[in-house]
Amino acid sequence: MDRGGRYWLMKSEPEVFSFEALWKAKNRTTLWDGVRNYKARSLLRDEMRPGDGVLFYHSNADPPGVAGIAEVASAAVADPTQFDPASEHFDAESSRDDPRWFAVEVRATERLARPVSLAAMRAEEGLKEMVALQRGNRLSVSPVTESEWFVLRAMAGLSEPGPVGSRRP
DNA sequence: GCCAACGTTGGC
DNA sequence: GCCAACGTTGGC
Repeated sequence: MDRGGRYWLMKSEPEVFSFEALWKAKNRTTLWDGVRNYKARSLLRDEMRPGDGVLFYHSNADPPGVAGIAEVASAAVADPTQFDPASEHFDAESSRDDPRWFAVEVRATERLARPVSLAAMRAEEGLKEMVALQRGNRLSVSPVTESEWFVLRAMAGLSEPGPVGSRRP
């Protein structure tokens, strides 16, 4: 079975962690921890691979929308925050032998000539079926098809190809 | 601040 | 296993 993927949309509230913060981070990389939703967990753990493209989306923002381009920079690891009693993401039910929650590293790769607002995304025919735009969707990580990826890049004023270092089929 | 939509929890 | 109550997400 085609595992799909290769491209993802990941949501972050800019007041918590913005694309600009990722751009300024060491190696433009951060561990995307704190995901506590089982569907998103399964995507992180089972589907995401280093080099996959990431649309970095700002939720609870003004306006909400895609703020930058990133890539998956590591395979999934056990999310360390689940073992840290001081963390708001601590999970007493999880064990190191059988971790419940996972995280991947994410690296910023391209700034956008123009951010792409949610309103613009909703107005774009080529994004009508995008998982992140479906009614009621609250997943912090969701799949993006290759055609959606390139539609979005064009809207953002980026030329092909994808992220530096991305492995094209 | 409001509230629709969804996920999780827990009583039964 | 059902489902009501509750908490969270996230656009507006």
